[in-house]
Order: sequence, then C-alpha cells, then structure tokens
Amino acid sequence: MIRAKIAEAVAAFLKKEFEQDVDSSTVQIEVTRKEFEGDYTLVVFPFVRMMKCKPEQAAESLGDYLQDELADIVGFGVIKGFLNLNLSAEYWTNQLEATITDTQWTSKRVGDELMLVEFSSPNTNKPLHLGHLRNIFLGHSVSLINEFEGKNVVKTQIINDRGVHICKSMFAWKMHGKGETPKSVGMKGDKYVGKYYVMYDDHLKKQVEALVNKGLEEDQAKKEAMLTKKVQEMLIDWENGDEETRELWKMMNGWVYEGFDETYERMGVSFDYLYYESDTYLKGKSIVEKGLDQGLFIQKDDGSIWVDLKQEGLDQKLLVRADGTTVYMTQDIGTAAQRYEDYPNLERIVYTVGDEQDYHFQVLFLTLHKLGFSWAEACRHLSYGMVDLPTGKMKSREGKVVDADDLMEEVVNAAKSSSLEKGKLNDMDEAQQAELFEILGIGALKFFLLRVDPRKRMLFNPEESVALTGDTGPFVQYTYARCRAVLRKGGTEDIVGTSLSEISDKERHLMRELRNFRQVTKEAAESMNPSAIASYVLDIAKLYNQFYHDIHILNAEGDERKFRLGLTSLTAQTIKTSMSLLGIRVPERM
RNA sequence: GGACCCGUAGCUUAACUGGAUAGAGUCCUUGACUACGAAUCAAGAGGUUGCAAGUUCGAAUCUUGCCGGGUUCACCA
Repeated sequence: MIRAKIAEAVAAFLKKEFEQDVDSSTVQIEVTRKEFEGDYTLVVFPFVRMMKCKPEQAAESLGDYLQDELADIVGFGVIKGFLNLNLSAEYWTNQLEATITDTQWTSKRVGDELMLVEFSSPNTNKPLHLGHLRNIFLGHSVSLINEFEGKNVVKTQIINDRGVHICKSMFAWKMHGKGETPKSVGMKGDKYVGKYYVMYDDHLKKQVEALVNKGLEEDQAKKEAMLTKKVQEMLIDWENGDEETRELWKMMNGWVYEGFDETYERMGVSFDYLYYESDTYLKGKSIVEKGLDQGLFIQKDDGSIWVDLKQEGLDQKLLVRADGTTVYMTQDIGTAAQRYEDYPNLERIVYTVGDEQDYHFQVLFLTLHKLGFSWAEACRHLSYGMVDLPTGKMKSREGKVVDADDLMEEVVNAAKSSSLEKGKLNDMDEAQQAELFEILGIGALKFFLLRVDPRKRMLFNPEESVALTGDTGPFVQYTYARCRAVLRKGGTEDIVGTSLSEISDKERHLMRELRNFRQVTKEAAESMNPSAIASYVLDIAKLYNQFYHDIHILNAEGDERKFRLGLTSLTAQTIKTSMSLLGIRVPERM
C-alpha cells in the first residue's frame, strides 16, 4: 500500500517538475536492507537522466518532496543513488492493527479459476522412494499455495498401472507366490508386489546368462529368454481382456494401492481425482490417427506415425509404432485430452515431473498445439531437479534408493529420541507424544525437501534432514510453540486503538516482514515455488526470536504490551499458515 | 556431436528477477538461562559468485567464448 503511494508520488513529482511520464508501477521500491537505516528504499538511478543532476541530488529532492507529501514518512537518508525512507512508529502500529483486524489476511482468496496439478504418478511395480517424496511434497505444496491464492485446484495423478512392468510382477507371483497375499504374510502391499518385481529381474538375469554362455549376444538373449516371452504373452492376454489375467492384475494392483494409501496417509497428502493409464492409453492413438488424416503428422513406409517438429527447432518424434502400438507420448496426448473433456474450464494444467523429461514435455506441448487444442497454452511443466545422496546418484536398478516409508519412520524416530532427550514432555500422554513426533519428523523432512529451489538439483543428507537447529522445520515449529506459550500466559488483548510514538528496530523489522506475507504467497503461487515460502517463514522465525530475546513482552505495560502481544499473535498465525502451505503442521508445545 | 540445465564461504544454500558492503545455516572459536521456552540469541573467522571479455551509472543475474558437471536426443516408460 505505502509502496504504491510512494511510487505514485514519485511519478507525480517527475510529471510536475520535469514533465516526464513515468508509469508508477515501474518505480522500484524495495525493503531497506537490514544494514541500513530506513524502511523502504527508492532506487533513483532510473530518474537521474530526466532530472539532469547527480544521483545524490536527485535522491535529496525526491526525499524532500516525499516527506512533505506523505505523512507517514518522517525522515530519509541518502546513500549514493538510494533513498532510504523512514516511516513513523505510528505507521507500523497502525499496520499491525490493520493486519490483525483483517479477517482475510491469512485466509484463502476467493476465485473461480480452475487448475489441475498432477504429481506423484508412480508405477505400480515398486514402492515409493525419496525421489517421489520431492515430487509429491512439491506438487502438493504448489496445489495448496495456489488454492490459497484463489485457484480451484484439482490434485491428480496418472497411475501407470499397465504395461510390461506390472506383468513382470504378475508372472513372478503366479510362479512363486503360492497364493499368498500381503495380509497372509504381513507385508505392505506395494512392498510385497515390489518383491516379485525384483524376483523376476533376478530370474531373468540368470536365464540371460545361461543363453549368453550358449553363445548368444546379450540383446538377443534378452529377447529369447523364456521369461521375456512369457511376460509378453501375458501383456497380450491383458490387452485382449483375458479374464484370468485381468483378475490377477486387478488383485495385485489393489495390493499396491493399499500400500500407497498408507504412505500418502502418513505424508498427509491426498488426491481429488485419479487417472489410470489403463483407462486412457487407447485414447491418444485415435487422436493421433485423426491428426494424420488432417495432414498434421507424417507416416513412414513401415506404417509408423511421426510428428515433425523441425520447424520448431526440434526433431521428429515417434507417436505410433509400425505395429500399431503406442508410446508414452501418445498416451500423454490421450490423458491430456481426457482431462479437458472432464474439466472443460481448466485454465492451467501443471505436470510435476523431473527435469530429465524437459524435452518430452516440450514435444508434448508443441504436439498438442499442432493438434489445434486451444488449451495447449495452459499446460506447464513443473520441472524439478533430481535428489542426490551423499554417496552419489540414486539408482533404482542398483538398489541404491531410499525407501519412502523407511525414511519417514527414521525421521520420526529421530524426532522422538531428540525430543525425549530434551525432556520437556513429561506431562504429555503417550498418544500426544506420538502425534508430536510425527509432526516434528515429517515436518523436518518436508521442510528439508521444499526449502531448496525446485529447479535445482539437490543433495539429500540424512543427518541434516533430521536436524532441529538451524534452517529447519523444527526451528520454525519451535518458534511457533514459543509464541503460543507467550500467548497462553499473556492472553490476547484487543489491539485496536493502540498507538506508540516509538518502537524498537526489532519490532519494526518483524512487523515489516509480517506485512509482506501476501506478497510472498502471491509470488510463490505464480512461480510455483514453495521454497519462497520456506525462506520467508525462516526469516519470520529468526526475526521473532531476535525480538523475543531483546524485548520484554509480558512485563511490558499498556499499549506496549498490547503491541508486543499483537506481534506475537500475528507471528504465530503467519508461521502456522505458511507452514500449512508447505503441508507442514505445527505443535502447540514441543 | 546437437539441444537444454547447473557451477556462489570447507559443506548445504539465499539474493525481491539488473541495485547498496553477496545474506543465512552448518562446521570451528567465544560469550548469554535466579524476567516471557537455550530446539534460542549474540560475537569472531570463512567469498576474485568456475575463468575471460562485453553491455550498463550499476552484473551472481543479460551477451559471447572457454573450463568443469549433469540431463536429453529410443519403434523404453
């Protein structure tokens, strides 16, 4: 608000004195950096030419003008081409009152734009791992942030439930499962099916080895192996709708879903609508064939269909194989089209998928555009970097993965042991304690993964992910619990009408940052970047702790006490809301 | 080889999208609990932002060229 006022005043000044037209929205006004005195800083360099004087002089005359013009500005300082403006203590106490009494401040904006966010989208042949965690937390948080900023969000995933991979587990189970079920052996469903997938791979390796020893090339041996043929037969059976195969498929996928549900439950993540590849994989092919008839694609002599994107700077890409079967790209075209049939009003669709598929999405979006789908422009790839381990890259083939369930169990246990060590929980019963350890452990993990800019590749250090000091989730949670403790003792007092002629720098800095909340959430929504919120809430926590350390709250009196309790209350609310946008809960005590 | 992405304190990372003396955390050294929660706060040390040019009043940010790393270019998903 004040920033806009300053910008307008600057534009008016330039118009009046120099007859220059400046769009007030282009005037740069920043929060003054901590090292300098002042609240907001006007960058005057862009105006020195029109004002025909040195930067310092330009800043001086702008400062004089602004101080006269705007009552909230009580002074200014000039350093080179930077004009630092000081706002009055009354201004900041009024800001606190305005923010606290604004019932919309930490609630969802209203809007009717429809947005679909896809994330997770696992295969059904193996359990979720650390890489999925970044994807899931990211997609979930982006959904929450956009919902908060007024979008109507449909959280979805496409479940890769068909194809050779699941047939492999199915065949292995058929051979060696002895009719067991996850329940009968006491295993989580996704883990149980994953076991048979690995078993298949082991057996295949042995068969290939045997064939290689008989003199076959390795590629040839893979094709010739009995297991490969059996699985291919199974896939054909499945596609032909063979009842026994379909039943087995349904049963085993069911086990996997039960396992996944358990994992999502612990993560605190849910979906609004699920797409299954088995429902949509045929749709893409007919769209592509139609496109071929319209002359949008090309067909080669062997019958395969390709899209030519050379004009767009890319290459040709296969859409339908010579034998008429489809590839990944074709299926994606189908599901995208399906989504717009289901939700014709979609204004944005977001694919949360790793950056190794950047090229794939470039091709997909261009192809959708070529097909003339008006909504092709609404598609966005939320691309994120891979997660590395201290030991190097994660490789699922080599078993170098961190299992999602194991990891969650570990972080919760770590939270448990360090909490018990602190010994502050003696009057909590066991159920409450267990709940707290979940909040802390899962919170630490989520914060660790969301803190880093999504686009960047990141390093996952297991020890740091459970740390509770420094830039961590538990640090923020601690600050919240601390605020709550103060508020329990001090009560909340009516802030309306408080006015102070002086406040400390700590209070000023905290209030200034608290007032930025909506700006941050707005930008985070637009840029689909939860790390912006993580950085912000860390700043708030640090500023509050500094304030808390230097300034007495409960021993203060009158308006000072009210103001400080108000700051505490707004801090707590801001932390809670920010964390909720990251999908992280906060404890009242810890 | 073509295309795209990334190089910031020992380590993990910020930087309001071109603004001030590049900011945190961690590690190391050192202080602060007989006033509201020490899972906290404060102080010190740690940087030629991979290298070199260019554009600009101003460059970690934009351009170009190197150096180093990654991803991708499948009738795989």
